[in-house]
Amino acid sequence: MSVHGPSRHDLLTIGQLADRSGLAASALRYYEKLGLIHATRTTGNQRRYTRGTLRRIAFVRAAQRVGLSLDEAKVALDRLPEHRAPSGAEWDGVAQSWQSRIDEQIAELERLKAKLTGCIGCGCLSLTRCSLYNAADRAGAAGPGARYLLTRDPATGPEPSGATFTG
Amino acid sequence: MSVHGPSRHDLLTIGQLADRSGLAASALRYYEKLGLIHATRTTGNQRRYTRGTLRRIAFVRAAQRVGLSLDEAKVALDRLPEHRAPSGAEWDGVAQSWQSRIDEQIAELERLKAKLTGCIGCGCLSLTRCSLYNAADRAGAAGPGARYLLTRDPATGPEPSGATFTG
DNA sequence: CTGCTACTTGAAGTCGACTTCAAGTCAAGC
DNA sequence: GCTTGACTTGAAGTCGACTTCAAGTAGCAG
Repeated sequence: MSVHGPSRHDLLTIGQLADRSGLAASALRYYEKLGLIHATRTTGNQRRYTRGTLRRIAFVRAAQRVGLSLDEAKVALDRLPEHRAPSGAEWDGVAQSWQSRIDEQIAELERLKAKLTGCIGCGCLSLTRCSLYNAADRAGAAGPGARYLLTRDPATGPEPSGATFTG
Repeated sequence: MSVHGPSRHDLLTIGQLADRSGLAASALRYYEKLGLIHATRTTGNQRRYTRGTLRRIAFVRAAQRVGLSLDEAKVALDRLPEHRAPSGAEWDGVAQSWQSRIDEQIAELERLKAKLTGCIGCGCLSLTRCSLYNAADRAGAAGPGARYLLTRDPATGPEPSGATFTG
């Protein structure tokens, strides 16, 4: 693997891996069941992990951060080489797709934030103008009022008469 | 509630509320069981909702967006007045705390993004420098190498000998 | 009144990501 | 060689947020 391959002292027990990864041992067994990580066994059937496993785990945790399920993480992980470092191009593809996921998530949060700011200003007193209200009334909010939808789905329909924000 | 109070035509059936809120009727019943929304009943025991319910739902969905559970959303919702519009100050408190939650979430995504960018550059070839690796090795990454942790938890411990990113 | 769809209920099921449990085995220090 | 703590297994449990189901009732058009 590296200069002289993994010696016996490069192998981690599940407890050590749990400590270093911050995951519970039970979670590591679960990851193994899903095929996200692999272990060799001692003669007594106990798991031993190489250090590379830490990087696989890091990859999986980062994947979760960008909104992937463990199954999706496995797909991405399976496309990277198992026993050597990924090439720049290999890594690039993964990283790029994650970047855009992250950007989307940030953009969505920014939109929500803008809506919230608007609501502070309006005090949610106006039914036709409150963006939080309009966000919920997917089918209802149309007509002349402003429509700032929280969701991506477009909406059409009749606009009801005014009311106040009743908690 | 507004000019002449809610007339019979201001009352929505659960199906209408489902259509307009984008939630399934089953979800609305679930929300009611949790005390997030309330309904009056017809003589035949069917639910009827006022328009204000749409705003309560909007509030809940927005709360979910900023990472609150439904129970937490209920707490926030219960602090807003039930039958009148919230004052600027009342709304302000809620909105402000959500703003900071959103800002935190954005900041965290930005950090992850920066890490990913760094990894594209390094190709994950260096164990001591790869931030994704160090992110997982919470207890292990110390010594002279750079440590960019993905998580908030600080970490200390010995730094092992080099290796490459084995998928 | 008929027929139809929308509605009612409580209980049970689902999904993802794990955790907990029970009963037994391994590894290592003294 | 004994003790202690870390490890093994499969099965079942948990949690949040709902959905699905079955069997029955309401509301309304014609």
